[in-house]
Amino acid sequence: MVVTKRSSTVAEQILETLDERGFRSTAPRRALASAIAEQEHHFTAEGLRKQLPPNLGRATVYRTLKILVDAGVVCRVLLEDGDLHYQLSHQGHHHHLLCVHCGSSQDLMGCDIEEVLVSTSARHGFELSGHWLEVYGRCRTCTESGEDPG
Amino acid sequence: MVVTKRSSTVAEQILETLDERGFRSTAPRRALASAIAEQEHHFTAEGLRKQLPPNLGRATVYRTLKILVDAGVVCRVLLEDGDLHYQLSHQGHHHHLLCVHCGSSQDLMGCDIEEVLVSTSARHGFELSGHWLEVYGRCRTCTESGEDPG
DNA sequence: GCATAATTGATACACATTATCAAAACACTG
DNA sequence: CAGTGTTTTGATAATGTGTATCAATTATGC
Repeated sequence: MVVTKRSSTVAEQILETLDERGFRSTAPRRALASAIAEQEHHFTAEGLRKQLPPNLGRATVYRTLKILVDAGVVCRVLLEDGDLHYQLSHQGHHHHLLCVHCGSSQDLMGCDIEEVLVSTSARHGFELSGHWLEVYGRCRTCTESGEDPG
Repeated sequence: MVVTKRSSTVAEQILETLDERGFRSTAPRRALASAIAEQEHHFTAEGLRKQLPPNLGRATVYRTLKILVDAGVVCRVLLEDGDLHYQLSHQGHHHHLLCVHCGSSQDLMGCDIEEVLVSTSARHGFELSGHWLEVYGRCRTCTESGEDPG
């Protein structure tokens, strides 16, 4: 995410965003913020839950994730098979380059497709208001390691 | 879907595709083919089921939909809120223009974004293998009717 | 018609997510 | 720091979407 906050760690930034939106700082939310900050790749709500103390309720995980998605701190990524996962997000509109080999994800800011979409849509009489794009492939590391695809 | 079959109706084309793939023509599948052919917009498996005789089992609906998705007759569309629906599909790679007002969907063949994506991805050291794009907005009809958005 | 293999539907299961609601935690006040 | 009102929580139940199982049924080729 964009570092525009005074605090240093990602977890602290998440909590600050919650605070700015009028949500209280609670022990479960602090635990969640830390766990989310530690995720290397995209994750599921249940996967996250398994990394948290078992007394932290399922509903709390889902509720907090929803708040964070609304706040733009976390975004959803669509995997190639249709599964929806979560991941830490840059603020604002962006897309993901998802490595189908190692599962890593790069954010793609300032992409050029918007203008192409606007004109293409206009040709169909379509007034564009938004889009969802996910790009799948192999990241540099996986390409260079030369391992077999899949 | 692409009309390359001898038969005239969409339902018949669906059944022919099944036949070509070695699947038998059965009463449940004929009912499903008709129902799918009649869908105006994208639909869910459960929504489809509600339009079918109640003795047609749930599993059959899901099984048949899966076969049809694999066959390319039906494709999945991602709604803006992350819901996955189904709809009749053109064969091959294409994208959808989804009207957020009336729920209609236009297929977008031969879009120009592929080359943009390839070069953009390459700049990130990314070897592109696929992408998923959904475009949201208002269709011509809804734009011209001038109704309030939403 | 008969044999064989595919298909079906009932049921149970699985998984992700939301709704409910009483109890607990928080933040503010005096 | 006790009192109070609001938020938040976690247990539980419910929902939605889809898959696995499997005996009974149905197509299809002979």
